Amino acid sequence: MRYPAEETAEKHRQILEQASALFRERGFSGVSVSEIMKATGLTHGTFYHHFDSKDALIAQSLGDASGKALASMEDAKASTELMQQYIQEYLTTAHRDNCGVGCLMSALGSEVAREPSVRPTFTRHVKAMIEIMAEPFKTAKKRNARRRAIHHMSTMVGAMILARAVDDPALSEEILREARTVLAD
Amino acid sequence: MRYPAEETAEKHRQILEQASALFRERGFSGVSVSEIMKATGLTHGTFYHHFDSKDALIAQSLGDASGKALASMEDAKASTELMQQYIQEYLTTAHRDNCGVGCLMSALGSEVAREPSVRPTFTRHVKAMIEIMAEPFKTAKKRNARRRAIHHMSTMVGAMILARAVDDPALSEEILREARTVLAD
DNA sequence: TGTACATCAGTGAACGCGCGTTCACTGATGTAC
DNA sequence: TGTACATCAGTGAACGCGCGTTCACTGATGTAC
Repeated sequence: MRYPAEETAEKHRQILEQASALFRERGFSGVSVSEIMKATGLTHGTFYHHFDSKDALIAQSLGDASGKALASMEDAKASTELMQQYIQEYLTTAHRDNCGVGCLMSALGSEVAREPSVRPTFTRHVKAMIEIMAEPFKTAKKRNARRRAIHHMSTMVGAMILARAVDDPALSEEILREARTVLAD
Repeated sequence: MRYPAEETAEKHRQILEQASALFRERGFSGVSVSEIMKATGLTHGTFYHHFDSKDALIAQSLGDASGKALASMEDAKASTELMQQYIQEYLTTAHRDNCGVGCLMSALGSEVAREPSVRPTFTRHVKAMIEIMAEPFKTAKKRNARRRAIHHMSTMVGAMILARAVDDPALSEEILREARTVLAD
């Protein structure tokens, strides 16, 4: 049966939200359309009334999550202290253990290279993140702001991926701790 | 029909080799048993005469590739110059575009976190790589050799994953170039 | 404001497809005597 | 050294399963008059 337009839009938003969390947790190919719809509280059949295909959902959910992530960094952009706080919180076990609500680049980076349809959106996200992370260096008039931003981002993403992949809690925490120390200016 | 033991062992080696390249190129779940066997020049049916399951192949091929990678770094372990050369060559478009024969951590890192069966083997690889990369710092009597090794590795892995994910050649090359500059001591 | 009809989100069965895995069969290799 | 038999790598058809996607159907919502 038909539903109020407002409810439909809300369901649409919920699908995007569940999808972006599940994709970050288990990867694009590790989550089925049925699972996403179940998490939203619907059956799989209605999925195609909201999105053209799973690929279209992947692209849209990545765009959605990127927008939210960038918006949440507006404050850090203008403050060396807040940026440093963001970096230190990024490299924690809390972030490591909750990739569903965490950084897109560390959660999906290596899968994106193999999914042509999301590469443009992901590229825009990386570009925006570099610009945001470079901003505090620019306002502090440090040289090579972009280089510093790229260095910080690479180290954060690499350390998080290794910390998540590794089986040994002591090693995992060591990786995060040493990365925090290195990036603490 | 039955085949000479030597031929069988050779086929076994070839399966491992093809698998470790294909897994690095397209991920564990992105490659089917049939594809691996076809790449080896055999049909899929005979796969189970060589390995118990796809999971067993994944574990063994990762162990095999890890052993080869570590062995190839014996020289760099003892020389600051060779280690620096390894790092500079790691961060090139040649490595970026040939992940099948490249670094295991940047190719499979994020998928390993979701594949419990390979985490122990991967963890051993990461530990060994940290020790190898720390060695030149130790012999040069620099402080915090392990920290420096973890920092270098994280930056290399993160930069490579971002450089591969990104759609824009100029940005991809910028990421590699800046990471090279930062890690050139 | 009321009536008549088109719209469309939701449901769950069904589709085709590729996957990992199993199977019966073949015939040269390896082994026991 | 020769014979008889067990072993087992290879083949390709077949299995069950879960996936993305389609479908006919339902009935309240939205719209035209």
